[in-house]
Amino acid sequence: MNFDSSAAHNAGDGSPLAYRKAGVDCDNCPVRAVSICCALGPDERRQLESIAHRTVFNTKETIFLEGDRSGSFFNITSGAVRLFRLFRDGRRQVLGFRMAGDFLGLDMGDQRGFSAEAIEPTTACRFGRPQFTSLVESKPHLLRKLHERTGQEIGLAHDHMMALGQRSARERIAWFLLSLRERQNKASSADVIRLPMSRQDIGDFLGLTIETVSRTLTLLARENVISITPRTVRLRDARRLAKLGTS
Amino acid sequence: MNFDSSAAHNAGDGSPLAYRKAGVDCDNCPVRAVSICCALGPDERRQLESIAHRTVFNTKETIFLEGDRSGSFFNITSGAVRLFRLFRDGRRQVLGFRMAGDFLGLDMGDQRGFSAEAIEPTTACRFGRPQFTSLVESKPHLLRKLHERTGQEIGLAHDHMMALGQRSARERIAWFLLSLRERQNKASSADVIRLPMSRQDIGDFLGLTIETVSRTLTLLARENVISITPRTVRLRDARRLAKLGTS
DNA sequence: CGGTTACTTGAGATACGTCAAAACGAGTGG
DNA sequence: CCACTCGTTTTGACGTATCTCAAGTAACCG
Repeated sequence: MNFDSSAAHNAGDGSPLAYRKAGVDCDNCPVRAVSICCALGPDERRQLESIAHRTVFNTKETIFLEGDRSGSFFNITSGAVRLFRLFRDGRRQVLGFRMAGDFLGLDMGDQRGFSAEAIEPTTACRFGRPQFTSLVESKPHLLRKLHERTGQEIGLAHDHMMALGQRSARERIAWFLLSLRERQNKASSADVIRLPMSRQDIGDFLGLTIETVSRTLTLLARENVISITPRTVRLRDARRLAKLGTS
Repeated sequence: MNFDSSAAHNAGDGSPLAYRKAGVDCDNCPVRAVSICCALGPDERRQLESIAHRTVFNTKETIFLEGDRSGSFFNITSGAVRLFRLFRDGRRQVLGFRMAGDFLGLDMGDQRGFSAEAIEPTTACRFGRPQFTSLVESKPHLLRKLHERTGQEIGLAHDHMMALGQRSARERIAWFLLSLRERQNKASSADVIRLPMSRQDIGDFLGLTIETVSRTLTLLARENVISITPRTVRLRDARRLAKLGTS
């Protein structure tokens, strides 16, 4: 939540290059400009960097498991991560995908509410809980920024619920592709969408089977709405997709 | 999020009766003990009460609409509320139900991300945004409590997504009934569950049609798992229901 | 190049949706 | 107290989107 009306805290940053010189682990993160760090001034940022550990995860490597004690927080700097929960019988719901610039650990308490795995080689800045906690407690800016992020996360969850509860398979796929595109090309609207996740991941995210995902994609391709290449999709008729995928 | 390990802030409250004497609008709220207010000491609480306006909503009355400017926050003191979003074509997803003790307005920014309507006569404490904001900014306890609540809300959303994405109609209904029971009888496990919402609301919450909801309920009744009376359900075989509704 | 995993495609089954009508409950007026 | 109406809930018959099972093809990697 963002308790004052000025949501645009992001302004007032100096050039991103200005922070390159700090001699810490988490240096040269290319995404710092879009991360939580942008809530901070230069010296505060240096403080944050001083407690950051650069971490690397391989494909399929577990970042944390549901039920684990939440001992650290992560700011993803490259790659992609899937968040999920399992039923006892093996069914899996993918709760979301997180990429460069996203923060892991916003969600409350002492225990992780879900598991996280890298779906491709991923780098992140890790913050130990005690250090991060005490930093946050002393920096209202940062707390507010995190709170704002948490609010955005609820918004994402709501979008997801709309898709799962009300949309057809076609519509879900369209929505999924469009929201991926939006995240990947923040500014431009380039028409090539990278799909770092498998069909199974997409299915478990959208509440569909892998077969339905595949079928729906090839159908859209037959209709010249998209074209499919391994691990990417190219948008051919964005308007038509939007007609399906927008509320 | 709860940045320190001591989640149990709720302790250390004096007797709930101690706060009855303050001569303000939002007096004698029976649920104050479970509300955000319990993050505060007596004097802080009095401060909070001094900016609260007791508000009443009739059945079907709109509390706020998606897209509205978020001009206030609510702490529900009795009754029940549905939160929902609409598609352009009229489809509706109910995002959740909120009852006594729940807080409305946790979700971020300047604009409401969804609509809220009373589903039965409802009372709430309303807080104007400016007053509430400035109070929160000066009370780290309160901010932390709100943050914690927001985290819980994400947890609820995840449970909901599990249900929508992975469960059958039967399982969704079972989960729904069980989670309602849990909320209503925090302590005891009385077996009578009140359903203030209509079948349509339940359907739109669970991503099912009204007919499927009805059929599934009557089926469970035929199997002596529950028995149905207007606006209530009685649990006859909680164990069997739990087998369906638990992850 | 062979083995493995991911993806696609097909045919058939089913859970749930749709459409339509009947039963029920609550409120109103005679 | 009964009859009437209106909205909600239940029930039925039928259609279909999606799932399941199974096989085939393509991509990846040593």
